[in-house]
Amino acid sequence: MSYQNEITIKMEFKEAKNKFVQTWGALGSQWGINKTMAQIHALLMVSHEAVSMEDIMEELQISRGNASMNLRALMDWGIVYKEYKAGERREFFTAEKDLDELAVKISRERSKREIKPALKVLKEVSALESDGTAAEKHFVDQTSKLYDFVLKADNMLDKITEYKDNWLAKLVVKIMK
Amino acid sequence: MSYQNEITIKMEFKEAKNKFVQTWGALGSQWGINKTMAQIHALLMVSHEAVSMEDIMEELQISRGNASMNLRALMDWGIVYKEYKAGERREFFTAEKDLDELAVKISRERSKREIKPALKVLKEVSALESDGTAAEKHFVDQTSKLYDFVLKADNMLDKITEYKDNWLAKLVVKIMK
DNA sequence: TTAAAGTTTCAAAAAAAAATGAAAGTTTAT
DNA sequence: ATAAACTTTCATTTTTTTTTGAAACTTTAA
Repeated sequence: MSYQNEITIKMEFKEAKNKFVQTWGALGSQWGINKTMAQIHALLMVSHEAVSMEDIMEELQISRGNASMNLRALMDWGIVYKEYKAGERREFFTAEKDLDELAVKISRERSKREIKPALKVLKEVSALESDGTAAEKHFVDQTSKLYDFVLKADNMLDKITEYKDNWLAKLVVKIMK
Repeated sequence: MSYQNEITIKMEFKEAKNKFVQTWGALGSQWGINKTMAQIHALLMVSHEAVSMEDIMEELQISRGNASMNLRALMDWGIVYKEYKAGERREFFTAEKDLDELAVKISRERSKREIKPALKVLKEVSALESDGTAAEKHFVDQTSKLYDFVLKADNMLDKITEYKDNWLAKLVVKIMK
């Protein structure tokens, strides 16, 4: 294989990797996860080896502070880990690569941060003592239904957590029949 | 019941309603749906009767342009409807209040707008002809797995769409056993 | 213990997203 | 056909979110 071909193939790989990282970043922001956080995660997901902060900064063209804060956030979510290499002072990072595990951790985190607090408020407002007007009756009725619905959805996420292995495949089978 | 009490009760209702609208708005933005869009939706969800644009602007303290654009977006999502009242020139708006139907429409829309395009890219990048290095093998492997996973999740959303009635309750039952 | 190597923090800047509002565009009753 | 009543659009402004980068902090090898 010629040197020229080598170069070409490497560039294709880099392009594919970059396309994936960009896409994952865009998808993340549409779902309320910041772009850089999603991009770092994407990068680590497809990296064979643990990556240093320096390399993350270089590949994504971001500042040290940005890299540091988003790595911290990803570690808080439990989907990125620090790794230490013998004889290396620097820290390296790896992503949780098991997709079932990833889904479990993401649902756990979103439930804790967003759904649980919303449920709390729903419970509060649906407890309004209606004065019997149609408007108030409707309000209490709607928010109660919403509370039940969101609670059920949240419980579903909890259950997913318990399954662990391949819950999605099992679920698809169940849902189809 | 005294006038004072009347006032008090009305204020509690207003407060509860406002709290709900604010919370729904905040939850929306955390999930990548703009605050006003989520707030308008929340307002219509708990409103007994169809609401005019004027009233929406008034209640949420937003401009006409903002109200108009977000109502349009909600109608594009298929979760808010226009209503015409006899002898009224103005247009009124109502939300889809059936929560199963609401979930169906939201999943349909997000799948179409966000997941389907991401799947396309995942398919493309996972089709990379690996040159056999560990790095490239890992890349192809990871992105292929991700493609399968996201596809399965997306199919699940499709299936939910077909169920229509009370899919969530049924699903929770299934998942628990 | 120290200084080199690295990481984190956070105030300020930049970028991105959302909201405004006035002008343009529609619709409808007469 | 017209004008009143209402809605939409979009360039500009505002707000919110994200990013930067330099200073402070931490760790570790010698």
